[in-house]
Amino acid sequence: MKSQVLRKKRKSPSQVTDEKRLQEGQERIAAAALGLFLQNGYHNTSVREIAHKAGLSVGSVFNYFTSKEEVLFFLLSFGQSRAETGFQNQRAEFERLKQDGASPRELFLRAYEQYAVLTDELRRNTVLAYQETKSLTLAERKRFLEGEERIQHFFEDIIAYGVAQGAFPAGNIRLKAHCLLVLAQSWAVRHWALSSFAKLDEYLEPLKSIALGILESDGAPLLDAPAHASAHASAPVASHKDKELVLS
Amino acid sequence: MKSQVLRKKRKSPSQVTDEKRLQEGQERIAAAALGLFLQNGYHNTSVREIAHKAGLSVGSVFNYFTSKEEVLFFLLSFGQSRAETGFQNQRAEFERLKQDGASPRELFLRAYEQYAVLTDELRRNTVLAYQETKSLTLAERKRFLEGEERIQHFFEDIIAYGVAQGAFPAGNIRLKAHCLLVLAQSWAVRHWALSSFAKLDEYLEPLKSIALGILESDGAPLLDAPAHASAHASAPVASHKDKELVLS
DNA sequence: GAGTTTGGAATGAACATTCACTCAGTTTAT
DNA sequence: ATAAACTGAGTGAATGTTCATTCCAAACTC
Repeated sequence: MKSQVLRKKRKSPSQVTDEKRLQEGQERIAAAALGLFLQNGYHNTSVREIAHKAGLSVGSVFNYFTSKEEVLFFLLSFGQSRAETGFQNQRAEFERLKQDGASPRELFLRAYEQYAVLTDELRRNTVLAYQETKSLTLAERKRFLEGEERIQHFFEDIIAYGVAQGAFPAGNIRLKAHCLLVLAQSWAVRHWALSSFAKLDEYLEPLKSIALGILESDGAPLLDAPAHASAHASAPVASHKDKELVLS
Repeated sequence: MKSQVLRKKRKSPSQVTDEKRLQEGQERIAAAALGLFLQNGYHNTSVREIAHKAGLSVGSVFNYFTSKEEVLFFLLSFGQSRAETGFQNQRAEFERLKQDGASPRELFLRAYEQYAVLTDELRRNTVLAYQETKSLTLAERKRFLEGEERIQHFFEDIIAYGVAQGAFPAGNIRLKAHCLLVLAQSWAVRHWALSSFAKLDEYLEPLKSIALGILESDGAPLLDAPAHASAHASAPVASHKDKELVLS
């Protein structure tokens, strides 16, 4: 399959006209698909299976979606827009807290907790996003990544506010926001490695503590190491550059 | 390479017998496959394409691998074993540094930098691991995740050493190691979000600074918030529990 | 050293299967 | 009665894998 970009042809938008019915049907199908996608992967899940699990016929699925891939995109952007609207709804609340003189630290913790909770609720969508973004068409992938960037931007704003208030040290804000997002998402993506935490509740507090550690790290803590060992430290780190070319 | 005893039974008698030739061929094919897998995904890459890019015929590919999936496993475990042997090689070096009185902080920074460099070199393998681990058979996936755990354990040891020396505050060591790994891997996995860093060199210093921030975070920085705002803060974080059931 | 044999490696057409998607006809709701 | 929604066998394209055949370099014969 050389040209997956040109594949899409979108003949008719959708066969179901009733708006409400359309949306409900899409959600029902997508919900069925999400479970199957996560269990067997997108490509190992057939439309037949989706249809069966959703209690429909194959043909009906294509009354609600124009392609199997559209189901995937629906799922990915669903999780994303949930997160975005969640933030949007809190914007007013944040402004009020600011006026009330809430510390940037509080503001941040609140936002971060909200994001963590959202990521937990949408855990399966997040995992799917990591695994199957590749399966989207170029245009859709681009759209999806733009959404991710918007979310990251939200955190950048909060951090920048804290820096401006003198609550956090200056530093690479973009990078910090990136790290915070990644750590929250890792609760979903590398869940197998976090089995010691039964529920999000247990994970949340330590995560917030670590998040603050990130926020409060400045850019220059590396220099105050004892000088006597830096001779050793200047030795180059082991590298496999020669072999790297073969497979990487 | 003793562990290859359990390798899948080879059906066809017409195999490549020469050990050296076999290995070279496997690497050539795998190198071609890696590029295609990353560009189009594992399932959207046909064996024909792999063969073509490797300069071979379709049939020849199956003289070197018994299945397409074996190519994937080869790629994933290749990256992993590189990282593991890299650490193994440094073990002696670390012992020496300890005897020399190097601080835990130095020790950690050195190990972390090495891991970051490795992840950078094997960036494409790392991305592939995130995306396609689920395409492995259960047994192979298990084997792969065990390898990941071993690597995480390596960092846990280093952190524990620092805690024992009183250099880092106590805290959830397992969680911290997890976070450190995830952040290093995010350089590969969410590379699109880090485009402001041209090369690893630029990313490395800020990353190390953040890593130290994580290491030095204790478990109790959340309590010293001003009390007056906690009335607001006690309001529940927005949640979509109702809707969540539909799609998650 | 010219001809012959040999066997591992390469080949790619053929095969069997799977799958996304279509559409002509049927059911359902109003 | 009419339109909207549903159905599922059918279609064609694509895929992983196989295997009968070809290739070729080195070993062997005379």
